[in-house]
Parts: sequence; structure tokens; C-alpha cells
Amino acid sequence: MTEGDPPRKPPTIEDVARHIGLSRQTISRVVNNKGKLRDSTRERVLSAIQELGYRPNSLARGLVTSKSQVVALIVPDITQPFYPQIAKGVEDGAYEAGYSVFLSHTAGNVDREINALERLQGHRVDGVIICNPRVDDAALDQAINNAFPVVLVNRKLPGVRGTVIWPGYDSGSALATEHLLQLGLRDLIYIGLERGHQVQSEKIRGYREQLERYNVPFDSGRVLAAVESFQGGYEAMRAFLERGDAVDGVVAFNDSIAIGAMRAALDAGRRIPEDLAIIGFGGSEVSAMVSPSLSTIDVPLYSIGRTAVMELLNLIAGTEEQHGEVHISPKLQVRESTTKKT
Amino acid sequence: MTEGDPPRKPPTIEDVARHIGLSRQTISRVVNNKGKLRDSTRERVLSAIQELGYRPNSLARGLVTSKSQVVALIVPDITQPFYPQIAKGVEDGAYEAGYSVFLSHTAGNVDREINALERLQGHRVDGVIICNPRVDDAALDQAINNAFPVVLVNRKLPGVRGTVIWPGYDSGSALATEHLLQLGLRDLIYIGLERGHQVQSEKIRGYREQLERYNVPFDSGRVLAAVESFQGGYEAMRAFLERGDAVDGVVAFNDSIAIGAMRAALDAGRRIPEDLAIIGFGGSEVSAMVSPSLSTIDVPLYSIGRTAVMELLNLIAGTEEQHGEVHISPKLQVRESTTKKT
DNA sequence: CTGTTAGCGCGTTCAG
DNA sequence: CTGAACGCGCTAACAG
Repeated sequence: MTEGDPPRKPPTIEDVARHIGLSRQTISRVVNNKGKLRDSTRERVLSAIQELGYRPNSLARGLVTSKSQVVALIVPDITQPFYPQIAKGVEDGAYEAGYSVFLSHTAGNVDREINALERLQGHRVDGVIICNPRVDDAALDQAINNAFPVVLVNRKLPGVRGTVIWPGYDSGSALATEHLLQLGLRDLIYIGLERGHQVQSEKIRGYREQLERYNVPFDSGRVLAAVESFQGGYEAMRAFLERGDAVDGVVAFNDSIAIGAMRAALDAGRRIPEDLAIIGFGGSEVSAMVSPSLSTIDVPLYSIGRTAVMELLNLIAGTEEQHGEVHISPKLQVRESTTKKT
Repeated sequence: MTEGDPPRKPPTIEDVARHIGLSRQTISRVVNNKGKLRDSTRERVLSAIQELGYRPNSLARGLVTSKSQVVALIVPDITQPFYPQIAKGVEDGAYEAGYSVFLSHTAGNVDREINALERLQGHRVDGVIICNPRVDDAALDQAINNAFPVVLVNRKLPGVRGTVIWPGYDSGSALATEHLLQLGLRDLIYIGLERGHQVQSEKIRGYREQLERYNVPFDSGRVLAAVESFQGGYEAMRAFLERGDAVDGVVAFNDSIAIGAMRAALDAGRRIPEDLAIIGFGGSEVSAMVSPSLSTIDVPLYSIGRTAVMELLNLIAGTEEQHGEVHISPKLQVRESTTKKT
């Protein structure tokens, strides 16, 4: 019966105004809670809005206010661990503040990252959070200066505006290493990534510091390079074990690698943790699900996300310095993989 | 030196026009590739755009075209398995089509879901994808009819416009069950959720059908209710084992529950798969990382996400019926937890 | 307390 | 092929 009601245009503020014989401005006032107006008027307007199902058009509003009430989160790949939790923190914080959030993922591709940035610029987002940015400093700087405030997660950008959220990779790694050292283990190895980037080098720094603190010589030959995955950890560990060098403890770059390494060790007949203790990094859900469960460095991802939006909203509101660094401390989470049974 | 350059307003189309002494219209034409114009003119415009760093204002554009080039994805919780992969599929599809995507998560809260829908309505998004909607049919119907096209994932909505993407839960569950039955197992149990919802009942249907096909009586006392988590699976399995009833095979609602159950069985001294075979559902990454690795029903989440956007873009373009159901078939993934060693 | 007048930046007519 | 006028829906100034 209902005749084809194709894209029926939504009601405008004008429609509401005419519906009750008032001016647009009055409607606008009650919608935005600005200025004083009679309660009875407010009531009438509110019920008219209700009746017509009026929703203020954010596009029009943004056009005049130069504020879109939108922020964006750029991640390399939302399916990778870390990002979903960060995204949740961002979403929650934004939601509470009345902001909507764009999600863009870049597939670790610089061009796509730049492209996303430009598109967001077109949408006039009020601010952007970028996780593990791949673009170079100049591009970032340009975006920050010309388009919108930026919060960086996992990337330090010296001399550039924008706030940086930086999980304490060095301290976390130190925590992990010290934990093994306190267990009396001395033949440690580190399984990291192929190419050193900022995160990797910080983690190795923490590892090395603790080694030296315990008077264990740091041997770069005992820092293995692995592909960033379960498989990568497996391969690296298997290859190392075949060398026959002594090892009683493994510090891994992240949980996936750690679990891969653990699996390889088990397959090679090592008992965990009796023969070999392993500790990961990240505090992923998986770490509790594997058997033996994996000790790890718990990174408070959700609060990283939340902190990131809060900082961003501050930047947007202009109530804060244009740059700064927020450090977030990870915690040691001890599980079976480093617990000698008594 | 650069004097405080606070929110320097971005250049408008007018700025570009004046910069090279042409009219706005000309600029607009080259930006939108409409109408014919001299190549030399196009060149000049393009380089001016480049030089000034001009980005068309999507807000203004959307205001006049009634198209925002934005779609939204609503999920209960982006940190739950499934959603990140779906989100990635959505993002990729949208990106290629020149759309940006809003992500909103609802924490499984109906009010927040409605709120998100309204906010998106305000942003004049061109369409919305909702995963596991919690809102009632009426609210959905209202949104669909008055605001934007909707694609539903994991929710059948009879008699309502909008496209539905429905993974074959029944066939997947049947696949899992049949797999165990073919292994010669007959004392099966099913570990599902507390409260039956659409997905749960479909899965149980597939389970039951296969049981009957193999002349194994279906006993509702052997359908366990668990909280949807690793812990939940663990508890349910532990409680069941304490009852002492015979069991040689477990079909689980999802991978987390399956892994929890597996852990409980191992803790109770059962060997897997020798004493007990377990199969999950979902094809999560974890399933390959646990030991023994978990057989599962692999759901092509990425392509579900991709399919969802494609359908949505079709709806937006109006080139397609206003409703329909797209079924996606999951596949059996055999791993150690159901592989008798020979 | 409420109404009137301007644009915000852009695409779309319609004349040149 | 190009320029001028109009309006998308809304808020910010001013009036009244």
C-alpha cells in the first residue's frame, strides 16, 4: 500500500519550525541548549521534533561551525592483535564525548595511509589518531599543521606537533627479562623481528639493560630475527634449537612469536617451563588460552585507546599544548610458562 | 618564525579559482570530471589544487548532493572474534569504492545501538551494516525506511527491507557433527550458550539433524549451556565431566568455548583426541595456535564483510532489490583435536 | 525571550 | 566551453 517511498528526504529544521509556527532559530536553540527560552516553548519544540523524527543534519552544522564531531582512527590492520582493543577504547571515549569515529586501515601501505589522510581531510574530521604510522615525518607534519590535530600511537615524532602515546616498551621488556633472570636463568635468547624499528629497538634496550644489570653478557648472536607471526616464532626457535646452543629462557617480541617458539620447543622435546621458560609481550587473550599458559607483559590497550581520544579531544578543544608524550606502563603477567612447579 | 597558525582554514574551491583567475565552476568540473574542458585548463587547475593543497569539502558537497560517501558498521564489540575480520572486509570494499566508514560499537546495549543509529542518521550516512543487531524489528524497520539502506549480518528480519548476510550456521554445525560421527563417535555433547538466540538454534538444528541422520538419539540433556568465553567452556566441560556421563566427542558453539572445554578435559586427564574429540566453530586464529590444534568450522569472515559492503553499495546505488538474503557457506577445517593418530 | 539576515563551501541550473 | 545565480540545512550575529 505504502506507495514507493524512495529516499524520502528527512525533515529539516525549517520543517519543524513551520510545524509549530516558530522560527528556525528557536528550534536551533533548543536543540543546542543555547540561550534562554520559555519552558513551554521548549516543550512544544521537543515534541514537534519527536513527532517529525527530526535529526539535525551534521553536514550542514559542520559546514557552518567548522566542527564535524568526528574523529578518525587509522590502523595498519584491524585484524592484528592490539588494534581491536585500542579501537574499543577510542570508540568508547569518543562516544561518551558525542563524537563518531571513522575507522581506516592501511594494510601497512604508505600510499593508502596518505590517501586515507587526505580523504579524512576532505571529511573535515576534527582530529586523527594514527597507530604505527608508516608515512614519513614530513607528511605527518604537513597533515598536522594544515588539517587537524593528531595523536600518534607507537611512533615518536621528534620536533613535530601532536601528542604521542607511547607504551613503555623498554620498561616492559626489562620487566620480562628481569623476571627470567630472577628465576635464576642465564642462558637467555631474544626473539625479535627482522628489521629493527622503534618498538623493536626499545624492547631490545630493556632486555639488554637487565642483562647487564645481572652481569650477563649481551650477545647479539642470541637475538633472533623472526617473521611477526606464530609461524615466524616457530621457525626461529626451531632453527635455533638445531644449532644446539644452550638456552633456558626466551624473551619474545610478542605473544604470537612466543607461542610459536613455545610450540617449537615442545615439538623438540623440551619441557616448559622446566627446561625452558618463555615470556611474551602484549597480554593477548591467546596467552591465557594456550597450554601451558604464557607469561607475558600486559599492555593496557584499552586504556591506550581511551587515553588517545582523550588527548585528541583536548587538542581539539585547544585546552592543551600542541605536543607531549604520554607514557603508559605495561605490567608483568606471570603464568605457567615461567612458573617452575614446586 | 611561522607565526601561530591556529586552525588555519583550509582552502576552498573559491580560493583555487581566484588563484588562477577562473570561476569556481571550472574547478568543480575538473574535480568531478564532468563536462569537457581544455587539457591545458585542466592542467592549470590541477597544479593549483596541488599547490594550495585543496581538498573538496565533503560536508558542503554532501549537503548539496545528499550523498555523504560514508557508510557505517555497527558491531556489538570490536574486540570479539569475528568482528575485526568482518570490519576489514568492509573497510577494504568501502575504500575501493571511495567510501569512508564509521565504526560504532554498542557493547551489546540496545540503547546505545539506537543512539548510534540516530547519530549516524544525523551524519547522513549513505548506508549501514549492522552485525548481530539487538534492537527490535520495529526500530530497524523504521531506520531502514526513513534513514538509509541497511545490510544485516547475523540477523534475519522477516518482512523487512534490507539485505541479510547469513553464514550457514546450520550447515556448518552439521559439517562439524558429521565429521565426529564419521569418526565413529557416538557419545556426543554440544556446548552452546545460555540463552537460545537465532544463531544458537540454527547451530543446534544442524547438530541434531546429523545426529538423527546417523540414528543417534538427540538428548537435550547433552546440550550444555556455557557463558560465551574460554572460561565458560572450561566450566561447562568440567561440570559435565564430574557427572561421569560417557562422552567421546564435543561440538562447541565457538572456538573459545571449545578451547576452554579442551583445557578442562586435559586437566581432567582426558587425552585429546584419543579419548575425546573436540571441534569448534569460527575458524579463529587461536584455533591453530593451541595445542593440540583445534578442528573448527571456518567461517569466511573477510568475505562476509566484503559481501556486506558490496550489497550495501548496491542498495545505495538503487540497482538492486530492497531485500534479499545472501548465504555464505562455512567449511570444515580438520586439525589435531579430531585426528586420531594412526 | 524570539525572529531576521547572512553566509559556511559546494553542485546545479541557466545563460553567455 | 565558461560564468552568474540559487539553494542545500544550519548557526552566528544582530535586531526586536
